[in-house]
Amino acid sequence: MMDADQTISDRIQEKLDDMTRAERQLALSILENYPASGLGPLAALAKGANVSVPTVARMVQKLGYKGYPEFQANLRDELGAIAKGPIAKHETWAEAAPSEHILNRFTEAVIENIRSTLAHIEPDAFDKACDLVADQNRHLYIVGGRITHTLAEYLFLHMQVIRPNLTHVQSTSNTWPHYLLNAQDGDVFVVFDVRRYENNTLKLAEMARARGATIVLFTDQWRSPVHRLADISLSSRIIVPSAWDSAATTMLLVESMISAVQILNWEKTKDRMEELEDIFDNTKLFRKFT
Amino acid sequence: MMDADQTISDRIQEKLDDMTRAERQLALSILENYPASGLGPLAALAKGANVSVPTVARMVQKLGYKGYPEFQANLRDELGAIAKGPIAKHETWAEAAPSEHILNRFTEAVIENIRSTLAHIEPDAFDKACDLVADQNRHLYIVGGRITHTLAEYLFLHMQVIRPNLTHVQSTSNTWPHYLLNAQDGDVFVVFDVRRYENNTLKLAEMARARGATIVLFTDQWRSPVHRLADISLSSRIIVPSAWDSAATTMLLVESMISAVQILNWEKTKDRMEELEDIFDNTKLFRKFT
DNA sequence: ACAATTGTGAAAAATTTATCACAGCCGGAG
DNA sequence: CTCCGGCTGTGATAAATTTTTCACAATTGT
Repeated sequence: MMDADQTISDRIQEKLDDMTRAERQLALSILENYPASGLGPLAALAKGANVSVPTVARMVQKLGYKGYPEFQANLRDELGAIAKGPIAKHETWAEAAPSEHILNRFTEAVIENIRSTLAHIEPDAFDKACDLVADQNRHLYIVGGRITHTLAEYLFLHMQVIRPNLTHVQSTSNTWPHYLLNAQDGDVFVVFDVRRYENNTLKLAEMARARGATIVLFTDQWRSPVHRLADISLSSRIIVPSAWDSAATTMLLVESMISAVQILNWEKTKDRMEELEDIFDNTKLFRKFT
Repeated sequence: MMDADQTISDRIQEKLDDMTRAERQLALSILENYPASGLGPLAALAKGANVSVPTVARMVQKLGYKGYPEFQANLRDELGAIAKGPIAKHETWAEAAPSEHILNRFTEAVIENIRSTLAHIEPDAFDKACDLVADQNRHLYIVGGRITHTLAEYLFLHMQVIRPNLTHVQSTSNTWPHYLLNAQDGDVFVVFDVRRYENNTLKLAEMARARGATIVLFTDQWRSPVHRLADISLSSRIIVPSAWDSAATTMLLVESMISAVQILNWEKTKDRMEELEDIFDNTKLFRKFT
């Protein structure tokens, strides 16, 4: 009947596919902080998952327990069993995998990158960069290279919703000189240039600079040559156990910037976002649920 | 008043000397199977320690708690904190900035996302996904949506170097049905679909499935509806203090996959990479030195 | 529009907690 | 040896909390 060797976590994950929205919401909430959240009162669990009390009661029974207390008892037993085994510390990230697994090694490197990047960053510079990017009076150019244009576009896509008056430039394309014709004093260039620094990007930055534009640079720890032209440089550590460099940390900075700019521009943005919602509704581009 | 950094275990051990017989008996029983035994009903704890109910009630109050429920609540909190591990405890990441600074709050959220994602991922599924993506006999289609096409392209750009026989499809474009004409049994679709799941992406996945293709899905913790069609789903936690969701964790998985596939295909890739180097040299796209 | 899912509010049932008074026990002091 | 004082268990009970269940309304997807 009930598989004894199976943890409640396993059992929940297994049924995750057959669950309805509220149930899944609840299930994920339980797994989120496992097993602590399941050991409190039923009502607290429901509240934490933003689900109604009956939903919890119903699901517990669907999972095969006579009632919530029985469910808790099993969780406690499980907990007791764990404690006796190896120490439950997070030695590895993906616990089911050995620590030499690429997932764990890679993750460890990324965490280290983040730590190091954040330790060296100047919050003032970051804030200034955000102010510049948020300023709707300045035209915003976002520039990426061969690989980094994906980051540039990620920033561009979000900025497009937050503010008007911006352009995405791909420095590897041969059309970029056209964009520069319109650049003027006071405009802002957000430039991405990481290892394997690109000549085109440098040239573009030089010309932008010559036209009196302000340059915000996302680069790596060794810094693109563009940094000499940049008013603000934000560098990330990008080392991972791979033949390639990691963009994950730069992505984190970019997303933080998006969030910060969003907040700075919230009043102006609100309407734009609502309009966007309407358009999405009309085009049925997105699904509402499940 | 109450030392916050002290675990209940510490606190009990500290007072162990000043305790009476029954209390000590109870205390040792709690520590015996810590913290599981303390999370059950009071009566069960009393029975387990061979002491009376009032003894437990009395001691809990002596330890400084208003009542048994409060004691339990603290135990649960402690348990939750342990599970998060040492890295998540970081007070501030950018030390020069206050902990309320967006950089710190954002980073903390991303770290938590990474932790939670890695804790729930199935390494076997990940490995299988990498094998599929590395298999050069299968045509590889990489599919992204409105925002996620940047991730898709990031994967595509790297895969392009590592292996031949692949296509980048943007599900929001209206040209994707053309690509499907060529899809056949055994081909692999890597699909990106995160919150604000897109109808086009779902349709595309359905058709791919109908044509006998294998689907690897990158999604969020709530899972795109595509996951029912997918052979392998890799879900990331994407919650950050922002109006938007975070792609940083998904990026980490993608980069791990790139690294893993790179290793699997190293023999075959080596030549391709050298060729690429030559081309880059000839086009002088990159700078040799700073 | 229909069927399934979920939330609301409430009430009843069950369990758990907190106390109390009292009796028994134990060790040590006299 | 006896008495004393503190500790502990018993059994009972009241209070508080928690669980369980209901009927019905609201929501949402098909």
